[in-house]
This record gives sequence, C-alpha cells and structure tokens, in this order.
Amino acid sequence: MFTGWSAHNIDAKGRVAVPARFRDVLKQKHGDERVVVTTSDRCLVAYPYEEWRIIADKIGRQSQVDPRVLAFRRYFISGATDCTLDKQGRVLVPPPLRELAGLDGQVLLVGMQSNFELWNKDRWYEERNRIQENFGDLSSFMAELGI
Amino acid sequence: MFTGWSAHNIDAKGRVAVPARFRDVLKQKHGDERVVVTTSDRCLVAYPYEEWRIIADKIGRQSQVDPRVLAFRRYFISGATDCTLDKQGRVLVPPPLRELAGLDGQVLLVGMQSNFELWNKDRWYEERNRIQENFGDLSSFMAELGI
DNA sequence: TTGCAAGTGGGTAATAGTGGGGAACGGTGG
DNA sequence: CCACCGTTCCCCACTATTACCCACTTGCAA
Repeated sequence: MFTGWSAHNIDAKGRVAVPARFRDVLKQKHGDERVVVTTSDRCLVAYPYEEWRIIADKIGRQSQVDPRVLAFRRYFISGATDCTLDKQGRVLVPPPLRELAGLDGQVLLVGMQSNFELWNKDRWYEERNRIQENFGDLSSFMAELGI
Repeated sequence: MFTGWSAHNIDAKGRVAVPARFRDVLKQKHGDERVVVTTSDRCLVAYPYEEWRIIADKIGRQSQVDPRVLAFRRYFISGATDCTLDKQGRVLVPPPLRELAGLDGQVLLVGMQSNFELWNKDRWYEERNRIQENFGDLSSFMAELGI
C-alpha cells in the first residue's frame, strides 16, 4: 500500500525522487521498479506495472468504435508512459505530462493505496480545500461503508 | 481507551512524546507501539496500527475511479504515515503533516477513545470555543442518543 | 534523601534526496 | 550514410534527514 505524502524537488532534467517507502512497496510487492505514469484530472498517476496491465487489458478488450471507449482511451490511456526508475530511485517525467500537471519546483508524491499521484503543490492544497468544503457528502458516504 | 489531554513540546527534529498512559494502551491492548498518523480537518489523528488497517482495508477495496472514493482517499488516507515510537516513546511527525496541522512549540495530545489527536494549542482552544457556541444543537443530539 | 519513571535534548552513523558531468542512444537533416 | 543535436541514463559527490543512542532534568513516591 502506498500511503503518506512527501514533497520533493523536480530537477532541471525533469526527474523526481520516489520516496524510499514507495520504492519498497514496488520491490517487495511487485518485484520490480517499473511504473506507468498517466494523466488524471489535475495530477499524474503512477501505477506499478502490473496494476496498470490489468486496467489496460480491460480497456483493450473493449470496442474500437464506441465513442465512450474512445473518449476514455484518449483521456486516460493515451498519456500512459513507461517510467522505470533510475539507479537513484527517480522517475523521469516526460515533458508533455510534466506540463499538463504543472509540475515544477516542489512536487508532492501522494500515496493512494494501490497507486500514487504526482501533484503540483498549489493544486494539491486547492484540491484538499475543495474536498473539505464538500465534506458533508463524504461523511454520509463513509457512514454507508461503516466508517 | 485513550482519554485526557497532555501538552508536550515538539522538538527541533519534529518529535513529540506520547504520554505514558497512551503508550500503555498501545502495548496492553494492541501488543505493539506502532501508530499510523494521518490528517484530519484541523489536526492530526494517530491510530493504533490495527485500527488503521481496518479502515484502510475497507477503502482499499473500493473503486479506483468513483470520485467520492478518490476524494476520501486524498483527504484522509493519503496522508497516513507509519510512525513507530522510538525508544523514548516519541513519534517523529513528518514535515508535511507537521506543517499542515501547524505543530510547533506546544502540542496537545488529546485522547479520543479509540485513537488520539495531535493539536496546535491555539487551534485546540478555537475548536473548543466553536463547539461551546453550538452547544445547544449538540445537547439535543446527545438527548436523542439517550444521554 | 534516594530511586524510579517520564519527558527533553543532542551527538552520530546510516540512509535518503539533490544536482551535475559525461557516455550512450535515437531522431533529423544534409 | 553520416554528422549533428537533444534527450536519456548512469555514475559520482554532496547535503539533508532519520534512526538509534546516551545523558540530563524534573517530579513524584518510598
């Protein structure tokens, strides 16, 4: 499980250090350090290679013409890039993804259990505030789950 | 059961002593001194490791794309950090969490029965005042529960 | 007073993160 | 086909942070 946030600098070459505890999860649970980075709403999402395969396979079996499938492919699948960690445990974030998520200076690496997200720091705090304002909805949802 | 407050100093390295009576609960009820610290509204929350596992497992089994689940993960789960106590019975609070909860100087450790909270002292008194102002609503709610 | 338990502070070695030089690779244009 | 250029990857060196110790202080109780 990936949990906890860390703030790291993205350097001039576009490299971001993956926190050691995330690397441990990759190695111990998945046996390698391959990750696939793709886009999400306001951030990037990094999946362990196998987790990604499961998702990609499911989509791969869908229609070639259904507009909803096409839309999902364009939005979610198309940006996916293999980003194996370098020997120092960093991912090189490709320029288009970097730009899309507004990654520069401080980047937050956010554990989301089965994957982790890469956030521009300001956007992350905006996101937190947004969630907090709608917390009423959330707490009733959590009650449904028995939390 | 964790009950009562204590004020402790957070030192230059970000360490806070956990009160001895909380440590006793951890040891006797849970067998170890592992705690998971995560974020909440205005403070941090520390869970005994097993308590946390139950919550995290429930969320972990939910959807990867449902916005409500994502919001809850981002808000509540993502900050969770393993903070095992050191030999002196202190937790090291990671810098991002420290910053979010505004922990510096005096920190209040507040027992909340199954877990305990870490508060910036000023925020804690603000929170108490806010509760007190709304006490009318509260007491009718309590009456419904038969208290 | 002495002794123990609880809290506080700081030194040090190991680990994690940062930054940059330079070789290797791949794409482009002549 | 070859020369050039930009990107990626690997390596090394430096710095910051963390984990693990040990020592001091304070307060309570015997």
